[in-house]
Amino acid sequence: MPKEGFVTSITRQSEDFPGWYNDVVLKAELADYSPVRGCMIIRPYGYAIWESMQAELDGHIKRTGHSNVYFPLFVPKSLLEKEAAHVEGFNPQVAWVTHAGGKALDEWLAIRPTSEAIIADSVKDWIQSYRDLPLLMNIWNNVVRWELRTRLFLRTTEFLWQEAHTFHATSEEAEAEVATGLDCYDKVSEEWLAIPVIKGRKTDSEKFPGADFTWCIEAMMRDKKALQAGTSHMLGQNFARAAGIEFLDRDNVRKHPYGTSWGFSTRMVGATIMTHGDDSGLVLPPNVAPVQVVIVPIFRKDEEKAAVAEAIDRFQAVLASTPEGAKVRVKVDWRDDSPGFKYNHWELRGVPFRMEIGPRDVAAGQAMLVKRVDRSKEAVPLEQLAAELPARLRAYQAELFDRARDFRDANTHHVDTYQQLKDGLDGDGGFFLAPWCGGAKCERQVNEETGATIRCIPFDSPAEAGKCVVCGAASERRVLFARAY
RNA sequence: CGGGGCGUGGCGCAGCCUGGUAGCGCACCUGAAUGGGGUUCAGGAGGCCGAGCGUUCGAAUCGCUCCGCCCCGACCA
Repeated sequence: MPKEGFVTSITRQSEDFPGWYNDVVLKAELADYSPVRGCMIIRPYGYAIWESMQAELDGHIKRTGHSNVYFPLFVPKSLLEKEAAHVEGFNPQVAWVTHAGGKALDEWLAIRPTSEAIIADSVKDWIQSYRDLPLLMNIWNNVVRWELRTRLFLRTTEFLWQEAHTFHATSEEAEAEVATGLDCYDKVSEEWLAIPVIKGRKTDSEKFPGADFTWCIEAMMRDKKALQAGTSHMLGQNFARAAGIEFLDRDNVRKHPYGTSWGFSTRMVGATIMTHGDDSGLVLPPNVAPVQVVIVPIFRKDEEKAAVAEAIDRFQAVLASTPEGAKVRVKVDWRDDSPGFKYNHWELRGVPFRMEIGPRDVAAGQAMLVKRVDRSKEAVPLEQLAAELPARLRAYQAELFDRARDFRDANTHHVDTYQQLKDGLDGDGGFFLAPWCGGAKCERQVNEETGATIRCIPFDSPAEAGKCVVCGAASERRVLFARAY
């Protein structure tokens, strides 16, 4: 329980969710503010979490046939401006380099807000024939978007991400690729981060500037607000046409290839925090937890310390004797602090399991095993624990996912009138599935009057005749309304 | 850009009204005891009081100007 008077005490979620989030990020030492407004410093513990999801996603990207590449940080102004909708969408957020080498530049350089423009220009010479397609690339990089309001991990001026960029001979192939990208995100979110997501399509007003359409995954945070967790865009021929990319197809006709792009960012670290965390701090899914099991030795005298150390060594040796067990990330906390201090320290950092081993446990050949998520405590024989630990971590991972999914489902409601929607948003909040006519005007009205947006048109939303909650016109299916980050 | 608030050791704050050589809690270092839910005690290190100008014998404190940050609004994925 958080106590007052300690530097590491954190705001309660129920009291002030954004305050809780900030406390956790700073006090669990995930990140820090930087001298540059809106930018963040990612500290070792936070970067380790990012690296874990990065490695997992990179595996999915490579298995689906994409190769990692690199393109420059700077985008010449003329290139960024080639695709009309793209410039219009990004211009307000672009940071420009106007001087270099002590002189004003002839042509300004944008610090990439995303790389569609420079990639489209660069690959036009690589694509001559349908045989050069598909071209499947991915970049891990940093981008800069000048934001008015920033939040650590969730929206920072500079952020780290991955952007996949692909080119295809046909529209059908490109559309299948949009699905491939979204599927990678779905898997990483649900299987690695234990964050249940809703897959769907963005409305036209929410789609990527320069895209024909955008697909996304949306997740519910513990304050019941929505967070866009990844987007996959069908770029059609827009960028290819703007950059003059052409290939000669089988039928001997010159055509523009179809493009896609999809991105997943450090925002997902924030999503992980806000999906699982509680009043004691982080609750990390074992897959991403830099430390999966922390061992807290308890002793008074030197003899006791030696006996405890020996028991820990033996436990670790047994654990390391199986391939699965050897991969478990264990940390033994020998620091000269009280056990209680260490419990709080590691709970704040979200370590899934804590093992307490003291003289009484050594005598009984056991350890006290405490689960972070519910603080349940259990005495387990050491040998048995070493054998079971990998399975227990898997079960813990599944438990977090189920818990998050149940929470989301319990806070997702069907509403049929505008009044119900407003009452719901102003009441307990959550996700609201409601009929919508498809009109941008009704969409805007809801946003202006309630602050909620259409998060997506869920793929699993069945065909259902209804009346738009705003204008009453015919609706074919329900869409997802929520207040969002 | 409009409204409100705040800048004092790493963090959180007091001191300012009523000028007089900077203090507290946490964190940090040393030592001893302690150790199963934030452990004590003792000793210690650390501050151009956001910046500049002014008033004054003397400014963290009073005045003016500037800079920065936070919250709300506006804007924005």
